[in-house]
Amino acid sequence: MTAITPLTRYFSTAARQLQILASSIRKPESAQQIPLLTEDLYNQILDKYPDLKTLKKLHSKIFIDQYLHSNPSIGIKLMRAYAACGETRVTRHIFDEITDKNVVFFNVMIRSYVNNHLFQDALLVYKSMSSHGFDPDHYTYPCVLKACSGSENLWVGLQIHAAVIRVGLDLNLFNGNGLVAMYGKCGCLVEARQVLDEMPSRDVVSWNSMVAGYAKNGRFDDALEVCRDMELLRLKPNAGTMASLLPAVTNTSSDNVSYVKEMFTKLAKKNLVSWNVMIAVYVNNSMPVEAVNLFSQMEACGIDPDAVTIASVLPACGDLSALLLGKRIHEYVDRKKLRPNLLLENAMVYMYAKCGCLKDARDVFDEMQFRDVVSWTSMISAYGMNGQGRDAVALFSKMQDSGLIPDSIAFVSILSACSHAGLLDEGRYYFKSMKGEYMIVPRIEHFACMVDLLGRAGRVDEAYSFIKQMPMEPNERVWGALLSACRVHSNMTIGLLAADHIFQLEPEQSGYYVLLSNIYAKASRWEDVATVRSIMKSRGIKKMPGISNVELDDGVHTFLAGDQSHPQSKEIYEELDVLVAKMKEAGYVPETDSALHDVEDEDKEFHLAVHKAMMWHCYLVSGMVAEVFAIHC
DNA sequence: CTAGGGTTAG
Repeated sequence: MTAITPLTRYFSTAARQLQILASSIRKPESAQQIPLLTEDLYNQILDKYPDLKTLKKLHSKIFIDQYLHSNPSIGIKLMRAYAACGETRVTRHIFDEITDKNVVFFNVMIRSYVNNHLFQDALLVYKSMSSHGFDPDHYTYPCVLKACSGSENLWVGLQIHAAVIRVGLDLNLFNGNGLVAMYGKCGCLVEARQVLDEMPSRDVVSWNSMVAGYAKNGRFDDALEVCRDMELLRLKPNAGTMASLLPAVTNTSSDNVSYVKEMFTKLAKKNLVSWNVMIAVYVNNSMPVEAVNLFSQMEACGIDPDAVTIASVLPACGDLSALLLGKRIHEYVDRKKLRPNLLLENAMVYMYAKCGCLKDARDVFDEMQFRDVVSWTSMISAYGMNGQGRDAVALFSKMQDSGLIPDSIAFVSILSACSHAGLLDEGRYYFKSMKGEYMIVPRIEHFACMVDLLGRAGRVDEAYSFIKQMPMEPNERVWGALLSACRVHSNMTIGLLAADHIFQLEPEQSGYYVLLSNIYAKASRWEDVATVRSIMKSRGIKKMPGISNVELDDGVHTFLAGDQSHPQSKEIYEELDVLVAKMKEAGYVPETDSALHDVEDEDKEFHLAVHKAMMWHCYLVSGMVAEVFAIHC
């Protein structure tokens, strides 16, 4: 390289050559006209991680072969770029072609395998190093430790730890971090902590690895405590801390969610991952409104959502029936060419299913190149939750024909599809085949589905006998399914039995208490009614009012039954009176004939009806007929 | 060449 070449001229030449290259890519027939590229230019292009097409064109230039042997960095970058495209076979081919390797080639090869989750191959390359006369270095060990973490291979992990100590690298920051992560992932939290404590110096990654270890192994309080310890040491948690913490903050307390939210707010630099994690935290804590609104905020900040963002936020759209947003995201996915992506497509099927758009769900499902059990399960439950039990059954058979083995959750979805559609025999058949053919031990969810199936079909006595022969203690869901069946089929005797069991179990959910209070009132067991109320009061369980979400242009709005907080509340309710009159005119009769119906406050039922009417009105006015069927209360 | 994030039921 000539030292006097002005930098600007150098770059403009490079830019021009890049342009020529780019134009030749657009016109494949002129590929032969690619000009000679300098080594530096190859380096520059490869550093930008080109897509596979560009990469192959570059690679096919004969000149690269001479560079491959004269300039090791070209070979390394080419390997790296192929690995980034998931082409580990090509990476390996280049690796094998290089005759005079150095240790970096081995490191890059190992890392390529690790990044593509081929942990076994990574470890094989590592083990082959000595026979080629190379010693692993301080770059090799973190990579192979990651291979152990990824495959939870404690056995090799321990051997590597021994090797790391032998060569005196155990005090190295990166190796220490790798060891903490490896032990953490393998469930050896004491060892992870010990390595961490003995490290002469630690960085954020060290602490994050420890957080991840605790979080992955269910030690949620410990994970949070490590975060607090970090802050006490004046180390600022970052996006990685949030990501590591994620498993610990699913279905967690609102305090913990606030803690993460605060961590997010205080981040010095928010990146894509931090937004994604915060959205995932909301989604995993049943806070879809917050998730969707944060997603909008993210877009407003000009951050491009990636496939992970989309896969996280789509279920929230589904839970809110936010179809407009869901469709907009669908367009974004197509524009950004984010498909095929299994997790994202699965989430999209779920979103459309929850929005009541069976056809759209099915279209996405049919367009998928690869489908796993989750994909099929999503589509099966799509039919199930929309009452199309027969279609669910047909699809379940198709899944079996395709050679996939249904898992425990797949059976929950088909059982619930059968119960909602009254397919008694089919449900019984699947329950049997789950145990007999697939050796899946039924869990309490499956028993709850069966009770629901029998109960809805009117076999209340049978459902009760079924509960009595369960191998485990029935929970409130099982009894709740029975109680609902009794309510529908007016079976007071068994209903009271079910109620007494729920009463004893003191569930967290308010819905059960409402059912309890109703049946006790019906049976004139007023002292029990009073006890139910006092339990609810003492445990701070509030009756959940009917909630609906309406998606307007500027976000998701939550409405409560009887809500008067809206500034135009008066006008809305006046409009509703008109609507309700129309509904009654059209033959609407509020549900009051059930033997176990809530006798206490019927105007609440009215509110609910009014509330639904309001939603229907909103959707019908905007021509969104499908949404009318997707209203959740 | 060095960590970390996503999907399915009720």
